[in-house]
Amino acid sequence: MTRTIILYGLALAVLVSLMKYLEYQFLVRALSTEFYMGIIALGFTALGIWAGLKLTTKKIVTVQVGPEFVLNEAELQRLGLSKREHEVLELMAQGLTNQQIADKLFVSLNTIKTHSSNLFLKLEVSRRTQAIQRGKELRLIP
Amino acid sequence: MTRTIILYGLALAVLVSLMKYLEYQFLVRALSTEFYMGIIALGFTALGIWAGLKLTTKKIVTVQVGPEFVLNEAELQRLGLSKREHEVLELMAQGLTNQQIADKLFVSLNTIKTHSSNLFLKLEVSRRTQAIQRGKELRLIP
DNA sequence: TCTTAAATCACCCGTTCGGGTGAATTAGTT
DNA sequence: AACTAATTCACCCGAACGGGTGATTTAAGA
Repeated sequence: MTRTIILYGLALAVLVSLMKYLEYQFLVRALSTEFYMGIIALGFTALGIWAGLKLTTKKIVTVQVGPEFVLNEAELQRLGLSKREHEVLELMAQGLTNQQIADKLFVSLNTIKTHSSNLFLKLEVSRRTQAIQRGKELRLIP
Repeated sequence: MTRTIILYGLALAVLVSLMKYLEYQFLVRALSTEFYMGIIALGFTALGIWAGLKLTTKKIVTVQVGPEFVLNEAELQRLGLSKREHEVLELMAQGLTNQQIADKLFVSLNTIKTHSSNLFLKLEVSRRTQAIQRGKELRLIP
């Protein structure tokens, strides 16, 4: 990293010198302004690209190991799980009781019971612990 | 990628316009040449860095490591979980009822209830779903 | 417009669960 | 031999859960 910065500084110095030289040419020989600007723009763009690459190349080596959860939407649809049912499943897996889920979703306990019943039917299970297991293996929940 | 190129083009257009504007100012009001050059150099360096970053194809090597379960024996001991309690936790996580666990371990339902009660105390939870969650996060069960 | 799926809520009933208490047996340690 | 931890079992009670049925409202689609 330090070396990169030093190199960048050197390159900058070279470019600035070139700029000064061109500036001199500009004053003495009356070079085309557009040409002059073009050179400078090109030079610094190139320098920028190069610096940008150098300064980040090492960051790109970031290796992902974590099991990064991706929802299995195909399975969600196949089973026909509704949004609410999916939410309830998720909260169940967090160890909440039906009453706590009801409070969290601002609905009544009976509503949650209905959702969970339908959920169990669709997942073909009969207990919440099984639903959680199933939900995890089907990647419906993290 | 295509969008990046388009964006780059737009940015370039903006910068060129700015350059032209400055050029005009330069001719009319005789701005400091160094100042003018500095602005252009800065602008294009920044543009170059940005373009360099955007255009670089990020080769993120995603290495998927199998979940390979390793029991956390240190935690097992720290919590003082007995063999039976551990077994019960495992079967709970498989979605079995206390009665089913009792049958599988050839003991009475009451015994399993005792084990699960102690288990909950040690895991500091109050429901089996929470116990499962805790057991998984502490790597006591797969 | 008619139909359908989703979401909401209610009541009943039986099962399962969790907490509390108490107790007997066994195996290992001191 | 005394002590301890682990395992086993029992009973009680209230809370939580699951299953079944029925009903209303609302949003979306045919």
